[in-house]
Amino acid sequence: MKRISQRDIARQLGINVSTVSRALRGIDGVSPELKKQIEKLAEDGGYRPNPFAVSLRYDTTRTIGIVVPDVSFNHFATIVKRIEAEARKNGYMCIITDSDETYKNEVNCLELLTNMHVEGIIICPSQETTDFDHILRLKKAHVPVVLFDRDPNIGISSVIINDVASARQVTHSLIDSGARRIAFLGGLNQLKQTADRKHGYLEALRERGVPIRTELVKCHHISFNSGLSDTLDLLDLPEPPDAIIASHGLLAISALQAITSRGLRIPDDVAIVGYISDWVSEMSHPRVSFVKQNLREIGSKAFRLLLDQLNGDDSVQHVVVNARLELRESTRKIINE
Amino acid sequence: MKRISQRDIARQLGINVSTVSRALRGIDGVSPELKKQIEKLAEDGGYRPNPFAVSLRYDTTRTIGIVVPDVSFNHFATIVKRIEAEARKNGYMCIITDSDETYKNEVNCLELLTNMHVEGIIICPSQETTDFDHILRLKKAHVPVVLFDRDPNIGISSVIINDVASARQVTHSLIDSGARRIAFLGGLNQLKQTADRKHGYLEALRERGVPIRTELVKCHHISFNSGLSDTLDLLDLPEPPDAIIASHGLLAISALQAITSRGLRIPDDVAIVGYISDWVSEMSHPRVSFVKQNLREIGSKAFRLLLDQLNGDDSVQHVVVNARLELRESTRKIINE
DNA sequence: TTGAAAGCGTTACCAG
DNA sequence: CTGGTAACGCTTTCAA
Repeated sequence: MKRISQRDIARQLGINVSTVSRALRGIDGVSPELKKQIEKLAEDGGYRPNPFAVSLRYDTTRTIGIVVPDVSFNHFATIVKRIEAEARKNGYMCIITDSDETYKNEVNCLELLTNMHVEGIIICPSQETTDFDHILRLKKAHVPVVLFDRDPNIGISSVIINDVASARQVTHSLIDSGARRIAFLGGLNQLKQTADRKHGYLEALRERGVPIRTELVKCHHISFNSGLSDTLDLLDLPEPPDAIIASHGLLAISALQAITSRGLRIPDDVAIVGYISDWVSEMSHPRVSFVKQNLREIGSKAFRLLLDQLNGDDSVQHVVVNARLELRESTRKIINE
Repeated sequence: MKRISQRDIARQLGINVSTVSRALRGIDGVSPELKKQIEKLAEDGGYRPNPFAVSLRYDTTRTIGIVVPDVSFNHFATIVKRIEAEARKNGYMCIITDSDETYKNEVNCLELLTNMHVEGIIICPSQETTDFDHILRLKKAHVPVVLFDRDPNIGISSVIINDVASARQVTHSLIDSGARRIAFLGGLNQLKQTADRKHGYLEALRERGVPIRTELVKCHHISFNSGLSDTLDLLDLPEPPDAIIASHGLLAISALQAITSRGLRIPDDVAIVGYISDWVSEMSHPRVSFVKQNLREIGSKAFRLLLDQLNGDDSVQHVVVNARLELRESTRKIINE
């Protein structure tokens, strides 16, 4: 792809590049006739400014980096798509990287992004990550950073949903519909997102005076298989749960599978609520009641926070996007006594 | 993010940049001691070559562009993820763009990518696209291009699945399991992918001597709503179908919804087979029999074809990734007479 | 073994 | 209104 340059145009017209540069950017000081000629040649030659030369000149890349645990997961893909759209609207390109939920890859992603001289980074840490030095290092190097979806509380701006409150609402709703043995399926405890949701769950139990059963709380690695075996274990208990809260999409899906594989009826034998996307809920059967998250808002807010930092605002902001329970067929109607 | 440059290192050591450049790239002609010093300073200063300067110098960007109709759709996200991984392995960066299934955005995406001086482009055309000039223009400008998933047959290398044969296999299977009124849900007829799958479907009907009913063929815009209303129309026929083939993921999901919303049993009242991903099938209930596509193979083959072109091979190649029917609970067992 | 200088495409500054 | 030139960071060629 051989592109025409300003120099080429200048040569053809026997003039200087600087004049071409001015004309092409509509800066005063070029005679209208000459400007016309230059524009015509540029048009005909399909002139496009070389973004690398411009970057070099201005020492600014107009590029931001994104790190997600898994783009092929609808949840993240939707958020990324929105960040991308907002970034483009503001003249930024995105480099999207995928940590595959591992710490090692996450470090590599950041390495790649800093090598590319991105001006800022929006990241959702992997579930494995417990050491956040690699992220804090960016901050120290004055690279704008925004966390989303998972916020380990390390003094960096973030956008998350109301984890505690939403879990509390879910638990209340289940209790009010008659459930008494409510199980909680989470990620590893190190994940603050899991900790918070579990906190909301426990709080709600206490508030309603429902006894807390530790055997009903399963917090392991987030994966289909671990969700499956955890749920089967729950169902095999002498006193199995009458409701399950799945704090992650994968866990919800695997729980659903486990329940139907045991031939149990939803919600009659076991109710289920998950942190899943509208789309996944629509597809499930019976449709799973879910915590509705405004993913696009998370995306645009995250970019907005980054933009603030790019524009020199170095305050640490925490945005909480409100998520609330949407009832579908996987939970019983609330019982009025 | 102020990065240290070769010049900075040179200045600190009172030497010339060219020496630094050679040392850092391990080119002979630098004394071991000096090299050590340079490497130490580079290490300490966190030196990273400025990719923009390198690109400018070499007139090569090591960047490719990807255009998909919708990244938030699992199918595309999975393919893109693989392309990205393969590209990185080969030293290329990816710029991912999203046409949102519209022609207008698709043109914008290509514009953006050419502005970025990408060295090649991997694209799945939007379902709206009927005029392929914008893609052919790339080809004429000698930009390597590879199509995937949808191939309008315009003389450009591509990776697709065996559309005709897979649809034929699906139809045969349904007929053999007792279905006689098999409906076909497709995208617009202009989409060759739809045309091919429909072709396989009709061929199979003819081969088995099952009469073709035009009222059972619904080919419209691919969207949840259109799939929903088409399926409802089918179910409202005086003689409704006893099986439905959904040639796209969205159509399969909407058909599933429509069927259950009518309280019909799957597969007893209506069987269903869809072109959906393993993941979506796992999640559906009853699990939908599907045409299993090796998405990661599509991704890596697509990149491979692009790489061939990047390396100067200008032959047009068409790769067909074999997809085959996977039976689940949404179709009846085959009847042995 | 090292240095000096040119050049990639662009913009900014100063002269004319 | 236009031209010349330096500069961004890096590599390459030629000279010392």
